Amino acid sequence: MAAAGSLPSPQLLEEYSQFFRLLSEPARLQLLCQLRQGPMDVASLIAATGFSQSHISRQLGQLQRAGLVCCERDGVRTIWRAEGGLVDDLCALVQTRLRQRLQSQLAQLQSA
Amino acid sequence: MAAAGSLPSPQLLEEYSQFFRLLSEPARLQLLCQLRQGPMDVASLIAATGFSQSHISRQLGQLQRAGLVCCERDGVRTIWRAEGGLVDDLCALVQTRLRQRLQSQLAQLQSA
DNA sequence: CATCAATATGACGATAGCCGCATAATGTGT
DNA sequence: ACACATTATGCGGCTATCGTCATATTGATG
Repeated sequence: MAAAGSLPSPQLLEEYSQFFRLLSEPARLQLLCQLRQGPMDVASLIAATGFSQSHISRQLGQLQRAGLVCCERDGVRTIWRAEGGLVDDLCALVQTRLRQRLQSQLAQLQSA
Repeated sequence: MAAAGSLPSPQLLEEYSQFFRLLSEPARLQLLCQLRQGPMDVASLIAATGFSQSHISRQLGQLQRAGLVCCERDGVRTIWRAEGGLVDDLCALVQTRLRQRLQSQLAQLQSA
């Protein structure tokens, strides 16, 4: 017996997809991880990632609309901060999975 | 003190992204959820989703390469099955997040 | 109010991925 | 071995998104 939950509605499916799509772009994920290290202003993000200012601004905008990131003003600068540990949790789960797969592939090779 | 983990390497970042990209397509997510209900052959998936055979075949191929899905042959048909509960866990986390956001937005409206 | 730094946004070329059609490849049962 | 059902894949149109340049907007400060 493997069947458990019911099928998500099309709307929910779409929301899931949109959320995962946010994380499917290395640039955005990198910005998120960078901000998980601590709040930073845009200049620091440019220095840390090498992305253009406009690119960073767009990506932060998307992350902000999704509530993954928020900002506060500090004088003339905008300080960005990652919100919540959701992404860490997701990445941790995925990392565990990646590790398991590599280990099983390794076992395959060794037994063959 | 918010900083905790270290920055993922570019390679790991890329792997995360690729994994999330798999889930960023409603069609793939739908196929996965459909298979979470129980193993099915391709004809059933066509009937359940309305996608073309070639499309389903491609998507299942991608999911299989990622280890999210596996297949076994039953005579002339191929029975596909979702592997592991990782995706359920990820979706559960995301759903919790979506709910929290909607609730806080609701609270905003009520207090205003 | 004027100026200037910081950030957001419009426009656009380039690229990647979806999706179906037609067809090839594969494996099964007689 | 042949005919057939099932699945995989080359091809092409389409759309969405990325990433950059140039420009607009915003907000702080003299």
